[in-house]
Amino acid sequence: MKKELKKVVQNELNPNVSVDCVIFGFDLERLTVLLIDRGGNTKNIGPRLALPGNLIYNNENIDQAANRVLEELTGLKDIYLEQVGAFGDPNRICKDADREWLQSIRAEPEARVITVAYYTLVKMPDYAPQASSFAKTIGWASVNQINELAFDHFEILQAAKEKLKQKIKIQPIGFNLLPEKFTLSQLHRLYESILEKPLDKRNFRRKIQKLEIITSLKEKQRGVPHKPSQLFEFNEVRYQELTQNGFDNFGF
Amino acid sequence: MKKELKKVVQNELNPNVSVDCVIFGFDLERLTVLLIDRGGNTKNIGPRLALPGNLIYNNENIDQAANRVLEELTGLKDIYLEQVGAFGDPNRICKDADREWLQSIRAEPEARVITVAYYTLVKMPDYAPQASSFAKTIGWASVNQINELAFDHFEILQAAKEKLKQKIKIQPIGFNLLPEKFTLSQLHRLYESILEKPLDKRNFRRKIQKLEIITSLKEKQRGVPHKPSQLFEFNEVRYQELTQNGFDNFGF
DNA sequence: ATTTGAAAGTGTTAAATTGACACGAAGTAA
DNA sequence: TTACTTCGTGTCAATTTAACACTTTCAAAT
Repeated sequence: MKKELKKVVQNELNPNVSVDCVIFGFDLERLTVLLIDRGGNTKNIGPRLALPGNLIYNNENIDQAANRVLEELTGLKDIYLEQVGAFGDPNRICKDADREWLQSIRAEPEARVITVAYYTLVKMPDYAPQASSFAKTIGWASVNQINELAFDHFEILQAAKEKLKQKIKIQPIGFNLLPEKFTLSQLHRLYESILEKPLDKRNFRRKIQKLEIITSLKEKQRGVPHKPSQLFEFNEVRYQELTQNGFDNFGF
Repeated sequence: MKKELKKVVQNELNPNVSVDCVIFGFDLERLTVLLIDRGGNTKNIGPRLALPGNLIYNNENIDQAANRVLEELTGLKDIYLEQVGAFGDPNRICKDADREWLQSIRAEPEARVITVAYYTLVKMPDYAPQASSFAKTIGWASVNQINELAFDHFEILQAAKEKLKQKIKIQPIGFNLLPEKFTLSQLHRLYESILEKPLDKRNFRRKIQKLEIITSLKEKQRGVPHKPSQLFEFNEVRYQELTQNGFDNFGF
């Protein structure tokens, strides 16, 4: 058994633990996810598209790492973030972004990496993706048009979708995917996209309105070639009141 | 930045990643959890009681590690197991069990350890805890009498309880905590323990029976100083049939 | 033998929730 | 003015939920 000394340097990347982010968006039609294109050079193994992610530093906790990766990538802070879980086969290979660095400190380019996956919900108008140090190209993809991803990222994406599906049945987190002002139809389509099944329009509206967590604005949609829709906003204050009074049935 | 070479030895413990198990049981009165006593020697920091856990090997995946720890501890295989998530502050200290080993290979006894927590459900008659290489003492504790645990284990326990609570609202996993033959009252108390709220007896029984996933045996309870209860067993086959036909409403 | 104690088992009703279902209204574009 | 598109709205039957109390059956004690 090898027993070389390896000092833990605090502000160094930990070569064994990474964070991957499933960043969900909603283009008002479909649920989307932010993917990076790792490029097509021959050194890559498997599909080009991958979830954004990176190794964690030894002096940050896992949630911080997820927020950091997210901010580095999107510039957004304080956005809705939920852990999906830990993933990691022994044969999982390390990220391209860190491959060179890893090679410089270890004998093998393929390391045992555990990744902790998170999913996050962003309002698309708040963020237009652009290339970064992470990836040559980056962009939104429609979630259910994705068939494969690099590493075990497809599996992670499926797990994240499932978590989101379960969560939205219990808590009204969908508003994190919509602009501040939205229509009931948009909310309706959002729920259908996430739950992957049709919901009756009138029943949906009845149910949402009874929750008393959205406020009707005096404003209407403009410039649409049909009857303009009433705009609403999420009533955060009211929602807090309700949950603090033990009300927890926001279910679908 | 230090860049010493560190070869990844496959069948060696990974000093950065551990698995902790929240092993739930049910003593027919309360929900219980298996804890180890780390002993009272002065080298220990914080509370004596902790969740069982251990570092993972580089050549096993995380689920395998959890099953291994579980089998080493209880001798049980193939029991219900669900991931809670990854935990790990930068200042988290490593396990006693491995402290000496860790000290032998690294400069600092306190390492950055990420732990992946699991919860499992065991039928108590199947397992009577006994001391092992893990711990001097080991035993069941009533879940809601626990106020503190070593490391961040209390936080993990709370998260596991919450996951279990959510899960049992959706899937009939409670049977994993009961003996093969059980009474409706026992099942009733189990649900109340997990959900931490009273459930009306008659409504509970009606609801369970309508699910058609328990079978009434011809046998009754014996030797009790009151009217003996009908015994039931979980109908695994029927349950599979229902789920495969898309039925998914086992909710509470 | 009788009594006592303790949990088992059982049904109804009112209220709330769900699911199914169709058409007039309000805007833009041609 | 017409055509097109989406918005917005109510009822009814079926199902589900919540609240509620008394009799039965056994063992143990007297």
